[in-house]
Amino acid sequence: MFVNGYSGGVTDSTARTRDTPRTRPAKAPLSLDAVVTAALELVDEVGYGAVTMRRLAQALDTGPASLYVYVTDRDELMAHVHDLALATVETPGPADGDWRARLELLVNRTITTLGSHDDIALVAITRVPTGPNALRLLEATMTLLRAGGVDDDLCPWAADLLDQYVTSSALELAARLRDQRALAAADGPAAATEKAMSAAAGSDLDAVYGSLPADTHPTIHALRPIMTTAGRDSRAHAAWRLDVIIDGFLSNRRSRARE
Amino acid sequence: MFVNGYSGGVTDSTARTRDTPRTRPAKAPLSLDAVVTAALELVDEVGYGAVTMRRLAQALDTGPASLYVYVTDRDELMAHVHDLALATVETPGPADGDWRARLELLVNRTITTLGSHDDIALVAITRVPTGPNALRLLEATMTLLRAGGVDDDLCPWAADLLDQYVTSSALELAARLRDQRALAAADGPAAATEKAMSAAAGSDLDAVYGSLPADTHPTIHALRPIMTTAGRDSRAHAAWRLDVIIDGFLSNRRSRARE
DNA sequence: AACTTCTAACGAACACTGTTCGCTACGAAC
DNA sequence: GTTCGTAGCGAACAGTGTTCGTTAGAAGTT
Repeated sequence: MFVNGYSGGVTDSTARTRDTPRTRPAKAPLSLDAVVTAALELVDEVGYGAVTMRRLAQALDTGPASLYVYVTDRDELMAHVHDLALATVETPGPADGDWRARLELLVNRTITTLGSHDDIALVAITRVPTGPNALRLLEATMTLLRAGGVDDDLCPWAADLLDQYVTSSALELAARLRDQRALAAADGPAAATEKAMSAAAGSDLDAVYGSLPADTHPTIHALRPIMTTAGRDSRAHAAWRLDVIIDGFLSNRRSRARE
Repeated sequence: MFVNGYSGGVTDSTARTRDTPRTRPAKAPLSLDAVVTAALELVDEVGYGAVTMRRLAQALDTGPASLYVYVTDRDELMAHVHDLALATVETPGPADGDWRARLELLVNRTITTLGSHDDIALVAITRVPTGPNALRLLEATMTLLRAGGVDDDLCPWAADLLDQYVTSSALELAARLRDQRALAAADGPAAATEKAMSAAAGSDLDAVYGSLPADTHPTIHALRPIMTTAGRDSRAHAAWRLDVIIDGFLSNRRSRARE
């Protein structure tokens, strides 16, 4: 077995090491961190849905079975990736304004971060995130809510509603970024301006709304120009939604829920 | 071709018709409606994720390839199923109270209906539903919002936010019903009371929250009894969330969105 | 230094998945 | 009576997540 002529440090994965196993030049050992970090990078490269156990294993220069030493499931893996993505979200401090400004900053930062990692936010739909970073942000959120005068017994519900909003918005943002990349790759970078984007994105929806007869769908018909021109995903839309939710908190504080 | 000896109506699929193709006893012809209806039934039987093209084809006594005559995608199929599920949601009339009562009724009916068909609401996360029933409900929603005095230019955004809420809540309801069925099947029907359910569902989450040190997560620590006892998914929680959103609409009406 | 034990790593395989290709045979048209 | 378009579908493709049983190298023990 002297076939191993590559001992001089072969980092090139194209070298066909078809020798017996274990003749590789001592690659970095696997670990949960390494697996999860590589998975997050892969999410950014190929997209959430395209991260398969095989592809991830290949990126780590190993076989798919090896991943199951550190992770029981694809779901569990993605839960870890989700939490890792949240790690870069910094909680606002006193310099960032009053409780409401800080809460809005925290929420928007989370949306931006999650949305930049494709559909990783999908993880939060199926299971309640319980990773260290998710808990850190939950702590920060509820602390700010209390500072805003939201009743103690409503804080968990309020945090839950905010979380729902964050997840949905992150998915929306991810979809927009994906469309943007696709459009830029196809029609050249010039076509991917914000305005052209929202126009292209809304065009097929507008066609649907436009095809509705005015007698059966009068309200949609009347509001169609608004539904189109405003654009589904403008910045104002996002800010308004968050305002609505927080205003709703405020008008419900110091009072119990109905019933 | 006299092999067709089954003309007497063989509905039993266990009969091994290993004869040449086309000797079957003239089963009901396929159609988009038949495919989508069968798919919805299958969702109720085996769950959203377990509805595969093969299983659906088998339920229709055909091969998977035949489905692609009526549907281009699994996604498109599920979009149709989603809209079919919405078909049973009746829009409230004048007898149901003022605009707010009607809106709440509409929203809650939609959540109940969607939630009773496992995770079919997942469809609405990836794509904006544009089926006839989704449009019917959108029309009803926006009409009620306008009746409530929500500005025209905010109506689409408000409807969007409500839709987000409906989808999330339907998924939550579906998850609860699934857990309930699983628990009833395992520990006997007696164990599946509402109270025991929420206790079991919250127990693992409570363990997570309980394990957090009070110095790093003071707010979670302080609010833990509330987070547990209130239960993540009580009826009051759902009503409160909807109240928050609608109150938010009201405090933002007759005013433009910020900026 | 030699031997045993333990376990991370992994090659290969299993039971699936969505989807496509190209043939078949029926119903309708000519 | 023959042709022909097309719905239907068997078989296969290229993947998927996951598991099993073996193996190689490190750690522990004589």
